[in-house]
Amino acid sequence: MHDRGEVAEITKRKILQIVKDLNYQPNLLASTLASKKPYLFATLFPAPPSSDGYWNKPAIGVKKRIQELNQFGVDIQPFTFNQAEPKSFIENAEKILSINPEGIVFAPFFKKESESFIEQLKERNIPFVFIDSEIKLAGQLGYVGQNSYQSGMVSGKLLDLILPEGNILVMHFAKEMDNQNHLVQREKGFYNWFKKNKQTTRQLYTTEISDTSSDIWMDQIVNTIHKKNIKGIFVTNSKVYYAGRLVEKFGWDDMKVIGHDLLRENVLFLKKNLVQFLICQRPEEQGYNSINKLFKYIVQKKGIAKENYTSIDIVTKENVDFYKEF
Amino acid sequence: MHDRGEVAEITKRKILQIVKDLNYQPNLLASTLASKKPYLFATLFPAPPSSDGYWNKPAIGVKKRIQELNQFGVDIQPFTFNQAEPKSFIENAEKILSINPEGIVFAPFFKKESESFIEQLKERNIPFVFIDSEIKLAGQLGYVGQNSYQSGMVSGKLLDLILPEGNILVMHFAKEMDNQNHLVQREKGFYNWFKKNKQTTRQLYTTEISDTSSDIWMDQIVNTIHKKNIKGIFVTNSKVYYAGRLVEKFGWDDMKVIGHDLLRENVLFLKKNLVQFLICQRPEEQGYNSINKLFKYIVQKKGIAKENYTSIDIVTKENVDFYKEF
DNA sequence: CTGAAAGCGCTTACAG
DNA sequence: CTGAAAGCGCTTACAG
Repeated sequence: MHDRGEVAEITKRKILQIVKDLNYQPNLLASTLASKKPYLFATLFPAPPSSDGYWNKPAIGVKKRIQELNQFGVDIQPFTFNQAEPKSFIENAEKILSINPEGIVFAPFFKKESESFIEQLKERNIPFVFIDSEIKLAGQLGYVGQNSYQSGMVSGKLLDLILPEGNILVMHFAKEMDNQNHLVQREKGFYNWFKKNKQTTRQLYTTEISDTSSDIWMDQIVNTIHKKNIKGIFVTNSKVYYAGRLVEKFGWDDMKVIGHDLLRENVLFLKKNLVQFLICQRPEEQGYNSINKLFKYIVQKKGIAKENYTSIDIVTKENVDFYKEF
Repeated sequence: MHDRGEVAEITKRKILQIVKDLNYQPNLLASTLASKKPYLFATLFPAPPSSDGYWNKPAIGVKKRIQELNQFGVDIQPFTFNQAEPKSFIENAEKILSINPEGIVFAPFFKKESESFIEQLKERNIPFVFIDSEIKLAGQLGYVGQNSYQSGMVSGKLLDLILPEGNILVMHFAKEMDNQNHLVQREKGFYNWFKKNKQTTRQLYTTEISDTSSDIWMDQIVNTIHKKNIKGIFVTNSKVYYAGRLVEKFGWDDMKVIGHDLLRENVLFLKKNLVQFLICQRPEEQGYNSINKLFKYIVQKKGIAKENYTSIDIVTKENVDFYKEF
C-alpha cells in the first residue's frame, strides 16, 4: 500500500482490491499522531502600507486556518515584498527557498520574477498556490481569487442600472498600470458590458491618476466631469474614497459611484450614500482557502479544485455589516 | 485537570498553574483517537417538496461538514417534517429524543411546537442550534441564518435605485403567512427602507397569493399592475419565478423584479434579464456552519459565537456563477 | 528486503 | 479513591 519495497505484482493487486472492497480510509488522526512530521508552509504577499491596508486581510485568514491546523503539525512562515520593488520579491523568494517549506502561497505580482521563482519551485517539487492574481498553466496547485473581468461586468451592469442618464468616468488610481493586470481586466469587463448590452447611448471615458500626493489631479477631473456630463464614476480599485471625497466636496447630488473593497474609509462613504456600491472579494476567506488547499493536498493527500474563484460580492450600505466579520 | 476525584485544593491550584505556565493545549487528535467516543448529531429541517427545493441545500452543507468530521467520530441522523403539519414536527422531535444525540440543529418553524421541544432538550442537557429562523433567548447554542429585516432593506434600496419612476408591488407567495415570520420581516424591512430614505414619491402595494395551483391568481395581479402603474415587483421568497413568468408572458419591458434564492428557474429568469436581482443566503454554508458550531462546542469544547448572520448576497446575471458552487 | 516492536498523546477500564 | 497499564490506528526505526 505504501509502495515501500518489492512486492509481487499479483499480491499487490490483491491487497489493493481488498482495500477497495472494504473501502478502507486511513485514519488521518492516527497517521499524523504517529508520524509527528512537521509541515512548514510559507506565504509571500505584498507588504501592506499600513495596518488598514488590503494585504493584512488575506494574512488574517491564513493565520486562522494555520491555528486550526496546528494539531496536524502545520506551521507558517510569512514573507512580504515591496510592491514597488521587484528586487524585494526576488530576495524574499530566495529566503523562502532557504527554509525549504512543504508548500507555498504567493501573489504572482511581478510576472517575470514570479516565473523564475516558479521554475525553482518546480525543480524542488514544492507545490504552490496563487492568490489574488494568477498566471495560467504555470503548474500551480490552484488559484484562489477573483475573476477580474467578470467583476468589471458586474460594475458595468450596476452603474448602468442605477443611472437614468449621463455619461461615465472610469478612474484608475495606480502608479504603474503595467503591473496591475487586475485593473486592466476590470476595465475591460466594464467596457464590454456596455458593448454587449447597450446600443451605446452613453459615453464612457477613462482616466489614470498616478500621483495623489497633492490635490493637483482634482482640477482636471472636475473639469472633465462638468464638460462631459459625467453622472457615474467607476473606480477600478480600493481607492474609491478619493472619488467619495470629490463628490462630498462638490456636493454632486446625483453622482453615482462604484468602487472596490471594504476599506474603512470606503465604508464610511458607503454609509453616507456618497458611494452606492462596493465590489468585494472576501480577502480573509481567500487566505483561509489558500492554506486549506495546501493542507488538503500535502497533508491529507486529497485532490483539490484547480480554480477557486471567489464570489464577486455586491455590497451596499444596507448589507455591509454582514461582510465585515470573518 | 479532569476533575476526576478528590485532590487537595492546593495541589489542584498548583497543577493548574503549571498547565497555564506551559500553555498546555491537549492534543485533540490523541484525545479523540484514544477515547473512540462516537458523537451523534441530529438535524430537523422541513422536508423539501422536490430535489430542487430549498431545504436540500442546508442538508448538503451538513453532509459535507459531517464527512470532514468523520475522523473525529462524528455522525449525523437527519430528520424532516412536513411544513404544513405541526404534528409531523412533534413526531420527529420525539424520534430525535429517542436516539439521544449529543447535539441538534433545527429550524424552529412552528413556534409553539419548537418551544416544547426546547423544554425537553434543556431537561436532557442537549445543546441545540437554530438554523434559518430563530427564537430569541431560548437557550440555544447559537443561530445560523439571515437577518430578514435587513434583507428587506437591501431589496428596498435596490429596487428604488434601479427604478426611474413608477410604483411597486410586494408579492407574498405563501400558504399561511402566520407561520412565515421571515416573509413578514422582509416586507417590514422593505417598507421601512422607503419610510427612512424617501419622501414617499412612490406608492407601495402588497398582495398575498396563497394558491397557485391554477392560473386564476394572475388576472387580479395583472389588473393591479396596469391600474396602479406598477414598475417594480418584490417577491418576498423563492417563488419569484412566478413573477418572471408573468413578465415574460406580457412582455413588460421596463418592469424590474427582485426576489430570493438561487432556484434553477429563478436563475433562468435572471439570465434572461427578466429578473434583475436575487437576494441569497448561502444555505449550504449555513448547514455547514451549524454543524461546525456543534462540533466546536461539543467535541472541541471551545466557545462559539452566539449569532452567525449569513451575508445578504446580491446576485445578478453577471456574478451568479460564483454563487452556485459550494 | 521486510516483519514486528516501539511509540505518538491521549482515555478508560482495572487492579490494588 | 487513584496509579499505572492497555490500547486507539497509525509510522518509523530497527532487527533479523
